[in-house]
Amino acid sequence: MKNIRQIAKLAGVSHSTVSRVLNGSESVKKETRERVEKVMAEQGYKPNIYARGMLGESPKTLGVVIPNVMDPFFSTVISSIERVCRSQATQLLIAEGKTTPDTELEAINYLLNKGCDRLLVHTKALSDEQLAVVLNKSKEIYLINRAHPAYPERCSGFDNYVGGGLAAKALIGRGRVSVAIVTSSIMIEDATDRLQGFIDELHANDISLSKDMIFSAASSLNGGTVAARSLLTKGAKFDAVFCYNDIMAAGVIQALQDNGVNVPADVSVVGFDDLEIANYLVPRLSTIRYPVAEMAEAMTQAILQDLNGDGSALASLNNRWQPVFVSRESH
Amino acid sequence: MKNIRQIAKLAGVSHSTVSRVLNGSESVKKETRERVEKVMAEQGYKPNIYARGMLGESPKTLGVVIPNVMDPFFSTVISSIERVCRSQATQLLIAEGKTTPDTELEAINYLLNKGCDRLLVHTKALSDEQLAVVLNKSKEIYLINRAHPAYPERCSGFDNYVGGGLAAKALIGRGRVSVAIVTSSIMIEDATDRLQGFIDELHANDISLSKDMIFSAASSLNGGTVAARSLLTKGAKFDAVFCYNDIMAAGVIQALQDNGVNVPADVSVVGFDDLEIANYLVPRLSTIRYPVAEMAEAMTQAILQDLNGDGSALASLNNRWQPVFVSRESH
DNA sequence: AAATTTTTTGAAAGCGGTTTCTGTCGACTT
DNA sequence: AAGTCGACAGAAACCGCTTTCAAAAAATTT
Repeated sequence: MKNIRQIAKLAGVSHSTVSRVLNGSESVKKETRERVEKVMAEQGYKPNIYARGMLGESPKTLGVVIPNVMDPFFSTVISSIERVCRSQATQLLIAEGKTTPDTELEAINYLLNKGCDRLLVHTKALSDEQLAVVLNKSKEIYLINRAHPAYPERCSGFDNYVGGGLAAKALIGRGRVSVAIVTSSIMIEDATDRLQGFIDELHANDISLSKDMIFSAASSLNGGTVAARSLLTKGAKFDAVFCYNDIMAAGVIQALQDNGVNVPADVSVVGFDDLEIANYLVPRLSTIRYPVAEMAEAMTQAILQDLNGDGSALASLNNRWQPVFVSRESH
Repeated sequence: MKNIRQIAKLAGVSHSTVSRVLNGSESVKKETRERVEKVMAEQGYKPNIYARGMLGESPKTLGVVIPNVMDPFFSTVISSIERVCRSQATQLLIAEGKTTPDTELEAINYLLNKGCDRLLVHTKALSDEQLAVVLNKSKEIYLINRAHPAYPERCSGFDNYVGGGLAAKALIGRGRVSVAIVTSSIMIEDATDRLQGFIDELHANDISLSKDMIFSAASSLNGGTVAARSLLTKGAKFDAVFCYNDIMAAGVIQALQDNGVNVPADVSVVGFDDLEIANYLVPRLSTIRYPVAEMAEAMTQAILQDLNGDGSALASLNNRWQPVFVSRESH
């Protein structure tokens, strides 16, 4: 790539003049400007952004690590963050963490090396211990949708336990007593909390749940289908299914209906997250609302404020968001 | 922000030594290293990424303008691009173009100013004329999912017309003869092409379609519902609905089933795009596959190859991708 | 035509790092 | 104890650009 001095030489001017042309300074004679512009166009010259960035204040950068971009849950997060960043003239860098500890770590380091001022990490695979190491080393890292016991002030979490309880209440409210659970085979904190809240609420109402009514599968549409099938082949009686998330619920509903089970007449189904697809399903899915968009927005706001000197913002951050039951047709 | 020389002074060494510590050079005595590291930690020092970037080859950057990040169709595009970029050590910058000419232009300029080497733009709002101006001015801009007549070599498009025809064929194959259309009220090229292909195929089979069987609404779940309702209240006889996309199709199916119309027994529904939600619906949606992921991947590959000197890549790019009918349960 | 003002241009410093090249210092060899 | 060597630290140049300051050129005034 050519530099400014070579352009200057070709145009027969000094490099300062080229710089002035570049920056639209008034004090360049029109014909000189045109000559320089012609040379720049011919040579396909583009000023080096790093050299430029070195002068003056460099723009702030926020890095985001997210399991993957395609998942509707996560793209909601990104969308919120993007909006806030743009409104605050903050550069946004995104890296996918996939769902393994290694790739998540790699993504974090990648962004750190890019010089991000802050990192907002949505991790699924890293353990609390691994995270502690990272969080301790780099003070600019924050966690979203996860509560790390040792760093509450750098986390924004959601009360999955209460959410599980709400789901149970809704089912009980419909008079359901034979309940099955379809959960993710990756038992991260989210999943266990939801489950525990659900089960505790059941017990509080003197409803028992045997371990063999809990079915694990991949946290995907197909996972839901698979789990529901094994539930059916098992031959157990059940009149309600609580699912780990809306995606799995979609799979469950499909499998049930494919097998002539009517939802919600025969069996109630409740999901979790309240993704947009909850509205698309037939019947529309009753679910627990996880306010990801708001959470991401609030946290990004706070981080950027903090980055710009307002230290109080993060302190007053809500780090235990509460779920809401969204009643639709499936329960 | 502190710079390397101030750190050096505080640590009582020269700035070159600090640089060596930064880069993990072997030739720094352990105790010196530790002293420097301590000072760096205390001062919260972070090396200036621009100063660093100025040395050596600066990494390539690809900018992407996309209507919005949340829409499953677009997030599929981003996911593909992200994967390719990471594998080629290329920096990816994303900006949302929303869906107005102004914001799309703004996003393009934003990325251009960031020094992106190439831009991949998914535009919905800009007219061919507006695009021509931009494309002519900045040679590094490419279009995805759009065919600009004047710049075929910088576009990758999809054959919506043929897609519409496939949908018609599928419906005809089921013996459907009274067809309704639910389309987007924003009649961009995509929409008109699909419609035209569909209608032409109908005519080729001596099936007529009166203008008042075409219903326009917002390209959303709710839009689909609204359109289907007005279709029903109209009281017209119909045994098939061709929808602009899968999202609208989901709304249509809901509205039909809410009103006691069975899909596909009474009415066939065909969507367009083959998003993941097509699988989630009950019945699973028959649709036209739009290979966005592959298209985005291929185009990104070609652009990056070109950026790295292999000029032939772009030339051999497929810029007219073909649709495939995906037969599921709704038709 | 000379003096003065205004434009326009060029030289040089500096942004914050990396890297090469020198030089110092202590340890080891003989 | 002198000579040699290796480990380490510092000085200085450089990356590509912006910007200030001063000088040259052009335009204007007297």
